[in-house]
Amino acid sequence: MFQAFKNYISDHIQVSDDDFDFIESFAVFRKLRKKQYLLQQGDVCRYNCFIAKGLMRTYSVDDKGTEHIIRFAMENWWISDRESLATAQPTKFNIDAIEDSELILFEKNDFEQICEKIPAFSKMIADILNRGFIVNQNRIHEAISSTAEERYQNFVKRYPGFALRVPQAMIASYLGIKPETLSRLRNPKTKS
Amino acid sequence: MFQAFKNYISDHIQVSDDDFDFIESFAVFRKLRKKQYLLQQGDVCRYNCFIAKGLMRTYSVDDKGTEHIIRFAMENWWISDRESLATAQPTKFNIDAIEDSELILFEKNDFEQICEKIPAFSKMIADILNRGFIVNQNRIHEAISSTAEERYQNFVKRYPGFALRVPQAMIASYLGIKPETLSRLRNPKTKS
DNA sequence: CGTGACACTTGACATTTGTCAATTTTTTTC
DNA sequence: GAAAAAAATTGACAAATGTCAAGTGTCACG
Repeated sequence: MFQAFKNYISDHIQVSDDDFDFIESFAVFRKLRKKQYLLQQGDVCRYNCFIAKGLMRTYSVDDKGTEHIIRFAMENWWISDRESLATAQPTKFNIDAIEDSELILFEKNDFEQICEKIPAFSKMIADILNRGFIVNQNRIHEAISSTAEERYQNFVKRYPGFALRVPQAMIASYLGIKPETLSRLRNPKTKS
Repeated sequence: MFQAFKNYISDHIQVSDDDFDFIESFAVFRKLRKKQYLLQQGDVCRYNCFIAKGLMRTYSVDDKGTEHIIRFAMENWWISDRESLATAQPTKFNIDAIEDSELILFEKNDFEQICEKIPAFSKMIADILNRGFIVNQNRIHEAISSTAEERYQNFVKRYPGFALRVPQAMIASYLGIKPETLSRLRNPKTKS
């Protein structure tokens, strides 16, 4: 499982074998079955998680029991709740597996140690954060400026992988619309 | 004008006089009148900007001429287009002054030099980015899970400063609704 | 002052999206 | 491969938001 992570790192930065050993010494491996939680509302998030295999989502559940998915993540993506991780406050989100998944976890302190010891790693992580900020910003822009249909089209174009692997109802949740509405966007009535 | 910046920095980290001189040597001062642009759609963003005084906004203009405001920023906030800055590609956004403003600009390379020379500064900036990511994430969560009215209420509660200084039509744009709709949320018909 | 620009409100109606319930289709499990 | 479960579709109607046009208010500036 660690091999997938090694490949990922090597694709991004140059790391010595010693450094890999150093990183691996902190790695915590975890397999999750479909529907199992990585994090639950009310927990404090303690890990940065690399997805070696599978598909995850981050979502909240409101008082009416409706789920609101704020993020999907698959192989070679990182997942965590940055807010809970940074503040050590209980999270308002759940993270669970949409497919059987394999994760590599790094505890907060260990992760920071790796960043200190290996500047290239630190830079890579900073870069991911910067890119994540931009992605979120663009999503906000889309949310306030596009119709539901445009948002769906863009989602499919930008993340064809998710569009194929994720149930439609979850995509609707991600887009902020009801499953029925998404279904209607996809199957428009032929006019008159 | 630099004093405001010095105060801001001192509130966040410990910096020597020499370091302040070093930072100041890169600072570019700029005053903007209300409605003047800092950045225009199609430009490449080259600066990280600190707002010493005033109020700015970032927005796009669509084919129908409608503005979509993705961000407000005031005194002691930073503003730029991270995407254009990171990629050196033309920006899709405009940044302009809502009030007469005073800015301190740092060119991309200079900014990186400051970060390298002064680790505490670098850490502060990384922290701001992390916090920005969280803010954006929460805004996305709100966009997909709350009604227009709830979003407005939260905006007023979270940013009372903006709510007072920004015209209502701009707040509507930020929330992703029409000015007429916001007006109606604020002035509900007394029933029957 | 008064007048013009701008911000905000209001009304009537159109469009989009949500709600709830029923049905069909697809997938999973034994 | 049949039964059960989950996912997706559809219809009828309700609620939220948008559109367009006409007002009223506010305020800076000559």
